[in-house]
Amino acid sequence: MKEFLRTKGFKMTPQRELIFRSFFELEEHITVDELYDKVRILDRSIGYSTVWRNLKLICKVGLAEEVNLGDGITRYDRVTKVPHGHLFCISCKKLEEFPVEQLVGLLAQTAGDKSFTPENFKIEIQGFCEKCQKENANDSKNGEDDV
Amino acid sequence: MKEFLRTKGFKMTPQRELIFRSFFELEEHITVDELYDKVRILDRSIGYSTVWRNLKLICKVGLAEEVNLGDGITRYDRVTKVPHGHLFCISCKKLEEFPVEQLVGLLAQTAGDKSFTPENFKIEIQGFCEKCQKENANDSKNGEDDV
DNA sequence: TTGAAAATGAAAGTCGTTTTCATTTAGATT
DNA sequence: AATCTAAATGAAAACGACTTTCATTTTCAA
Ligand SMILES: [Mn+2]
Ligand SMILES: [Mn+2]
Ligand SMILES: [Zn+2]
Ligand SMILES: [Zn+2]
Repeated sequence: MKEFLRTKGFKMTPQRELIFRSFFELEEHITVDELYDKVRILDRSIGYSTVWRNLKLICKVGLAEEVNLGDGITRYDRVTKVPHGHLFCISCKKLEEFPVEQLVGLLAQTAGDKSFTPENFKIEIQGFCEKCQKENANDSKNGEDDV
Repeated sequence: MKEFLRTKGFKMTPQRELIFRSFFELEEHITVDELYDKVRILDRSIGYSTVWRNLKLICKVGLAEEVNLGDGITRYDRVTKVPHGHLFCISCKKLEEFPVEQLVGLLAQTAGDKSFTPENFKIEIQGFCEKCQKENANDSKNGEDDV
């Protein structure tokens, strides 16, 4: 890793090492705050902006991508070999992935038809996971009306 | 329109009338700022928050939807009969639409497989429109390197 | 006409993100 | 090992889109 970064002109530091390590051993779709909390456990002196900058760096060198689900919070997603879409539960914010290779094929064609050069495909399904679906059903049996 | 709103418990006002009218006769995917600028031409006294609130209202009554392309700016998109995806040019921010009925079918199935109740499908292709693609090609002939 | 509820405009508040700046550090070069 | 320069860091402030607050005005049903 250190070597990989050096070839790209970046230096290694204890903070960076910790942040990278934590990011890659963690579950996906982490937010800056979440990673900040995690690294702070191991190094109380680390700064928020350092965490933020290093997540940006991880993206810049192509190891992750920002994901925006529309709730105003940026998540960082490790890049994977196979493209995937997201199932995002509006209620509990759970995020599941699913493969989208075929779909991306169709989309690439659509883009081509319009002379558009695609860089990135975003395929998301927002809704309710099984658990939240049931809970919502219960809630609406009681009262749920405020404007 | 006035009648439609009344049945939902909302009142009509001159500002609201102007905002609604402007929104519906305008091209799609407008931002709050853009609509604010537009209505201000006809009524200098109208407030930003009034425009914002009325765009929210248009969404609440089901006539538009918020669209989030990941650039941090919310756009408002009239709801259409047929579901559509977006081609979003990273460079000039141009937004094109394309039909996605088949894709949504596949996605609905994916959701079902995971006992997920979909509310909304988001299908986006980010990249470069034809024009920007060419310009970018030119740019990279010259210099483009800053970290 | 009247009163309650809704709407408005200005201003302030929120909150995630990004930048600034003084200081420290990495690591390449003597 | 000492030196030097660019990169990195942490704290704080700035940014900016969005949202809320609040005093005032307006709508519209009764
Ligand atoms: Mn993912
Ligand atoms: Mn659209
Ligand atoms: Zn859920
Ligand atoms: Zn373009």
